[in-house]
Amino acid sequence: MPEHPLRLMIVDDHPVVRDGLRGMFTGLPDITVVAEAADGHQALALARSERPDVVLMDLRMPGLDGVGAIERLRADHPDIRVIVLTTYDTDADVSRALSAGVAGYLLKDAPREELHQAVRTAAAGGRVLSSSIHSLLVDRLAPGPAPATAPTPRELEVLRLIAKGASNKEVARALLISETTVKTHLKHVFGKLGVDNRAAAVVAAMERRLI
Amino acid sequence: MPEHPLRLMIVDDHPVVRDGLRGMFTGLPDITVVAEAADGHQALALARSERPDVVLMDLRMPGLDGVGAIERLRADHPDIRVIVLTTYDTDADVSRALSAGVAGYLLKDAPREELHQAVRTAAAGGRVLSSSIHSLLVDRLAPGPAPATAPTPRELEVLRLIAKGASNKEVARALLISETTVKTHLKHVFGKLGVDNRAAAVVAAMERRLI
DNA sequence: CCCGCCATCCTCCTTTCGGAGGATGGCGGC
DNA sequence: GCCGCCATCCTCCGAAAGGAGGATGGCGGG
Repeated sequence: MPEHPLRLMIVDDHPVVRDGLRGMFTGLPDITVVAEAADGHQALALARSERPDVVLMDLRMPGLDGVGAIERLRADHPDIRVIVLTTYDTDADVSRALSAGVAGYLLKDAPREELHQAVRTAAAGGRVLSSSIHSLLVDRLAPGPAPATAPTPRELEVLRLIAKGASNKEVARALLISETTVKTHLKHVFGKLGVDNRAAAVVAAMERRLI
Repeated sequence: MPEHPLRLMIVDDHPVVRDGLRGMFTGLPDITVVAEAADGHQALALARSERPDVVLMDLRMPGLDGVGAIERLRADHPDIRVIVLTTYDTDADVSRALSAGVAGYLLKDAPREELHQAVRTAAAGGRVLSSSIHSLLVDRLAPGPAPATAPTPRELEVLRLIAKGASNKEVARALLISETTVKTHLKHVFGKLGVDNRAAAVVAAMERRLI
């Protein structure tokens, strides 16, 4: 047991969840909750004043969301370890978080002990992943020989309009480009998302939270 | 203050949330948390043995989900008041819950005091809605002169295949019906969802959590 | 017992999609 | 200074999608 307990910050927009997390960490001799933030901006401010060792953060928040907050947090304080604690285990969320340099990615259905251990592991420089996340990553490596390039901003713009029900012609008018250009963008999107029609494309994009 | 405090049951699949909720209600003289369940089945069993006055329940749970649990709960114990406490305020969730006869619908970002008051109001026979839910209902009544009939099971079956990228012909083969029948189902779906093509239809259906 | 809803099928016709293939100019990184 | 990515445009063409309109049988509730 170190003489100075781990300083933990909790970031979640739900008071219920913040309460629950704080409760799970009270009474532990080696971990102290030193701050709670309801969004990314608060988290950044509190990180400066409270100097936590580890941050438990939800990804989905109003205002500055999880990934943005993580990036800025790590830019300001490279020594702070961030554990993402979220309800979702979608593809896009996980990879966004991992590429933002988190020390862990846990689901909110994790039991108390797993959370404690994750915080200790993160503080010690280790990494923690929920088992479901782990299998998701394995799945990604195995059947995914295609690098699956991300659609360009312009392509996403087209896709968003398609999702709203626009025809190619309407997209063309809205974006001030020709209909054939719209088709070209869409064709590229199909390739990148591994689908072959617009309906499947919008579904794939929504599942990956691209639109 | 009544001589017997309100008996409250908490139903949520996330330990963190259960802890948080329990913490929010401990120390109150007029409300006691008598049971916690992690899914609908547990909730039904505990309702029988613990006889709560009010149940706080998440809608999204593994196994028997919120709406199913509410319906069976109210069938077994018509006197129990159910408050839905969820992260989402989507159209379909709200209306499913309301038609299941809940006493309240709150979002998890509700502050502590609002939860307390909601439980008291529900126990007293009242109804409570988050303000965001309220405005959602108002929106529904105002610009929605169309009753917006729900798609039939068969129509949803078609729509799910469409969302996976199937063409009408493929849907026809998969469901052992003719392509024209697929088109007819789709046409009806378009009308019901207020869209005019399949891409928009799958988006609308996903947003309303129909597929 | 009928009426309405559902699922199923049909034809005819127009519009749209999506594929194949190729071309151009701009811009940024190495 | 070149290469790659992006956005833009083009033609040709077949395959779908979608609209209009009508028809049938089954099944359940009032």
